[in-house]
Amino acid sequence: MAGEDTREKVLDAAEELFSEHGFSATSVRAITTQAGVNLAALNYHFGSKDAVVDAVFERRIGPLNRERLQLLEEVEAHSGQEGPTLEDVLRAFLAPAIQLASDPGSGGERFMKLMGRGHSESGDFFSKVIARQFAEVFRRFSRAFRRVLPDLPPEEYFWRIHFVIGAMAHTMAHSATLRYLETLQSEGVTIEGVLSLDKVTLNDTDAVLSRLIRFAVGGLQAEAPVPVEVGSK
Amino acid sequence: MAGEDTREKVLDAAEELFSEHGFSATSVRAITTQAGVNLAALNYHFGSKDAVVDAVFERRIGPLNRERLQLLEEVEAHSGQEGPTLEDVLRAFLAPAIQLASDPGSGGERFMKLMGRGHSESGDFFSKVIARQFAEVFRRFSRAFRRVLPDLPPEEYFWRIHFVIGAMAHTMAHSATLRYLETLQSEGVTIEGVLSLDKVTLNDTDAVLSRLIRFAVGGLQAEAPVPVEVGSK
DNA sequence: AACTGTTTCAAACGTTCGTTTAAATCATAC
DNA sequence: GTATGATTTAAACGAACGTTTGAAACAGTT
Repeated sequence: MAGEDTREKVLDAAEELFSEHGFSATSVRAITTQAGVNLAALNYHFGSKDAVVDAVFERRIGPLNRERLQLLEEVEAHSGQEGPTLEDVLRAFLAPAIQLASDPGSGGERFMKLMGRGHSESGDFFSKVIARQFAEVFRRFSRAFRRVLPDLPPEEYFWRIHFVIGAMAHTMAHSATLRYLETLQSEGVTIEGVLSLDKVTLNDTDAVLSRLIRFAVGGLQAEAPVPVEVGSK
Repeated sequence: MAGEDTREKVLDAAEELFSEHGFSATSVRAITTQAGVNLAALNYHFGSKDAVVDAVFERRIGPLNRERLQLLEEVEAHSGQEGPTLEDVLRAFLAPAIQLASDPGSGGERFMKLMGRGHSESGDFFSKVIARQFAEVFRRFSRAFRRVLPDLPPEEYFWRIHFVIGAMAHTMAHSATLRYLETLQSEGVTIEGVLSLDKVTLNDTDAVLSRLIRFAVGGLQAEAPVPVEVGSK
């Protein structure tokens, strides 16, 4: 069916433009022009611009979360009865998202930026489209994380997972680009070591991933605070 | 001068609407209506909508960064010759940003969400407006962090600061609201402990700050990797 | 070859956008 | 109280927005 081509072309163009300029700053005309299709094709195939936003995410999130769950099952199966390590669980959660960047053919880098954008832009979108897609991932990884972090108070646990997601989202949104470096350098700011970084280092996805995991392990395993009385509810 | 009132009213309204819906999704008419001023007042006082975006940030960033630098000077002055601790430096950097939420009178909570948005939306904006304002903070804290993390390889150091900023930005953008909780609960996702959190806990700024600091200390102090040869440049 | 359902296309729809205009209003000084 | 500069106001501007339309082009079937 010829319609499939048009749909894909629209989604590719929308994904790129959304990641570059945001959702509301990207016009339907810009999408269809970049896709090389007629203006009306977007409404014909998707119904509305909002539906395109949903479709862009749903095209990528499904495979991404399926990979996360599969990796988690693998490390749980291949670990003995003592269960997987914290690093194993973290890697299963973070690797599929970060490693998308290493496959530019699938538009992964664009989508990484887009996911980071989705985390902070459009609260409506996140709660409706994403939450539904992420419900099972939340459930499964929540159990896995609690098993490897048994001594962490529940509240502390919640917040630390929150911080890990923040570090991940920020990395997804920015690390693929060299914005930080460019910004700092253009301002003449010199941070020891930073200026000696080259693009190879910055675009090495595996290195970024292992650094993020190492950081998250350290943060999650930090000494738990003494429990504070909060009025037993 | 009566014009000052109008300027402030426009900035207040713009700050709230930008934080709620993003920059390009907020119209000039929505801003001036919420501000209770005439439509043309915005262009009369600021020249353009883009100039309002700049002004909204500049009104808050200056005091915020001044407080950061002052706190850093204080902990450096009051610590002996062994210098401040990592937690001291982290607190000086993170506290002014996170604690803005505890002063709703100054519109701090709105601005926290806005800052988180600014970190991920509008790359142009960040590199131009923010970078200029943050240059000195970057410089000063870079030196302080390197002093308390002397054994960290420069590249690792760069990335870990990056992750800390991500955790901070994500917290700024989302933690003031209960979006995560609401989302999870509305989806029926049950994470042990999470459902027992109440609003008091979630809105306790000091608790969030200390949790973030504890997480960041753990992440930053995680064991450094063995140096990898990357082609000496 | 005629028919049927799908997809493409140029054109136009009504709305909203950011901005501008010129007159009206206000504050202040003379 | 009248002149002057700053501010506010209602109205309108052209441009861009998302969407709709109806005809043309295409595919596949009979």
